[in-house]
Amino acid sequence: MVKRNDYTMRDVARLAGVSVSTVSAVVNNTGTVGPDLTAAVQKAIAAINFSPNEGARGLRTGRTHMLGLIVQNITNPFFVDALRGVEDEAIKHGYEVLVCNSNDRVDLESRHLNALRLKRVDGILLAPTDSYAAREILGQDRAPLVFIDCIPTKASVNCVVTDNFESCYNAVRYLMQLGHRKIAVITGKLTHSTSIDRVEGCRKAMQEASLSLLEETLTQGDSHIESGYRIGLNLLQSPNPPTAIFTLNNRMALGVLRALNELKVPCPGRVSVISFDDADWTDVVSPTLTTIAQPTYEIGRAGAKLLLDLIHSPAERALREPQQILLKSTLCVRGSTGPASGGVPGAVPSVVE
Amino acid sequence: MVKRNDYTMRDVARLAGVSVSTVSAVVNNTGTVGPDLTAAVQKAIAAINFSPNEGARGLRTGRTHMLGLIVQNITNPFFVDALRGVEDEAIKHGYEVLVCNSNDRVDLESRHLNALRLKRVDGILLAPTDSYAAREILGQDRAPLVFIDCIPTKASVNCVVTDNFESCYNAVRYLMQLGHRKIAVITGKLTHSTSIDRVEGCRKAMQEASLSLLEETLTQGDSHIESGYRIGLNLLQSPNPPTAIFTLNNRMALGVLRALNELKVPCPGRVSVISFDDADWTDVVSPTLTTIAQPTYEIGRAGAKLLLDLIHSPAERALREPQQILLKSTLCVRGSTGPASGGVPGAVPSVVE
DNA sequence: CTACATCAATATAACGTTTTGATAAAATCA
DNA sequence: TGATTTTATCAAAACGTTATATTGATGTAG
Repeated sequence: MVKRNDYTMRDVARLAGVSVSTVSAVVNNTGTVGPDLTAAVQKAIAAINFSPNEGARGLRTGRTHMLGLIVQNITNPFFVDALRGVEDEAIKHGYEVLVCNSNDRVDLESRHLNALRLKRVDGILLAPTDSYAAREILGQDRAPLVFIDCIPTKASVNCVVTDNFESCYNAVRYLMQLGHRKIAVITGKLTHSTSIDRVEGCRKAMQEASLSLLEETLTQGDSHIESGYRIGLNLLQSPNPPTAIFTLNNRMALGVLRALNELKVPCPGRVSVISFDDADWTDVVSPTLTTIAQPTYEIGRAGAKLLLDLIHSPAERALREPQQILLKSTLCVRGSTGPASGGVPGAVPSVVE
Repeated sequence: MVKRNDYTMRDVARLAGVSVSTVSAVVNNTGTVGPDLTAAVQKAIAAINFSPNEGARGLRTGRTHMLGLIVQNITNPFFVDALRGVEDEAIKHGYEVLVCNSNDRVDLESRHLNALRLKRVDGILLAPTDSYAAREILGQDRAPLVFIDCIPTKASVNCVVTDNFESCYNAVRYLMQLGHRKIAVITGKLTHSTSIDRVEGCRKAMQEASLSLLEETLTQGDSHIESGYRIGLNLLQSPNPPTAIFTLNNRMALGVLRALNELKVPCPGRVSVISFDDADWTDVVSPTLTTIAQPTYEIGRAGAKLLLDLIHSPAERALREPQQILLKSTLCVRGSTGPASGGVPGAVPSVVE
């Protein structure tokens, strides 16, 4: 008997001596079935261990109870945390989540988008790989869509993101308080709205201090460890190295640390390092790393929540303006940042909001 | 027009002036449709941007083209890598994967198991949270099931796992070559087959060297950072501390390193540390960490492959004995292991197979 | 005692596909 | 030419649910 357990409502009905409609009514407990029949049906269900076919149900009701989540790169712990948030919220409402990894490739992303459409998921959470490319998927009519982390350029969409601009503005001001004047910034791909906003935050802080030298020390990476390593080596070995390096994501910070250790450059003695994104190794690495912690889990949770809202109130959705949720980050000061050589020391707070 | 794009084959048929069956034949290109009608149908499909409803298709064919993946804890990068392997293999065969995080809770695990059953996924990949509890789900008839990483006790099942026994046997022998005699082992939960096998591997190596003192220095953690930290503190502060600590997973190693740094215990000067599981921070932490790297991605990939095999040949499956795939690990020697104080130095290979 | 709600249960028609068997037209053969 | 096969198309019946309309049965009001 290798055969799958594919009992149907018909089997239950036969066994309980009732009609299929009655079984359905019991399963969905509509409350319209008498107590005796209800009992009989439940007994029959238990007897053959029946479970309703969600696919068939979905065909009839138009709801699949599935959410799609497409992330740039599941290798990044940021997205794993977000995934946890999404899943917790989804489960709470009886949804399952289809996880897709676009691996930083826009072609894979749209392939996944298409697969999710075939599957008729009830809604989609998307962390797009390219903010420009993402604009094009906007017009198409598909399931409700919520962007997380990264958003399409110049478009008003439902989304949940960190306040990237302000976070970076504050971080750079913190570095300047420590006396740093030559601050190098390693960005992620500038096709990500996150990178763009973060750079703008840095720029504003610099400009306010009449330091417009940002341009020469701004280098574009690709958010991966390797690029952080490569750029880190370059910066540290340059004739006139920066006194502080700001990496705009956690993977690249790992690369910079690698370069730092390899060249045995004292940190924060000769150069300070600060990074966007916290991680669980930040207090074990040498030196311990000062970071800007995003509310990663919350981004996922809030995103799923917003999406489920949209799903459950399609009427309002049409009317309402897209909702943009902006979350705050936290500056976690650790060992990798210190006064610039010859700079103003100043008090170093341990954790600043 | 907020309405979802829910064109059906009927719409396509009407538009192309053919029957629904013909449309279906074109979509599944059975090759039985003449060139002129094929063209007409394709044109119609493109015109209204039709996409077939996979749910309805699944209802008819009995195949949902979905795989379920249940992992112990998605927070552990090990499972993320496995997930990547699963997804890559799944996509290649036109499957999507439903990811479930049981969060180390056996009740959540079975809840997910049930949800996957409702969804009628074509197969399930399971990294069970408890090897004893996992035995109970064995009898039930559900979709084809493949275990990864961790398996039910005393049961012959389809699975893909690392050769935990041998890996640990070799690791302990390596430590003993360095002159270590007092080796502490921090295990994961002993309800995991992985932990059990790993401990046995250690035990055998110790016994061969007539060192049966393992018992006193064997401590059970729970695979999380915090437990590694706590146990690490205890071990390092004990009156007669070990000269080497072997953590049986990567999260706990992070905890031990934290304890090490906090107490400023020189490593590998006074104590060597080695850990199961590699991670991307192992060469950035201080000291760089010697590890046993599992073929994480491959575990997922091979698991998915085996599962798809089972799905596509249900006839053979009934006959064939369950298939157990055992993968080898790699010892990555880094900075955290060195000769025991007063021990035999010996040559330290950089990477041993 | 008829007429009319109320209620529990059911028969039936969807939902969007695939598949089987039927049909007509075209091609092959004797 | 007439019989037979092949080919291209289609109509209709599933698949397992839910939703709507219908049926009796029971109770209530006039």
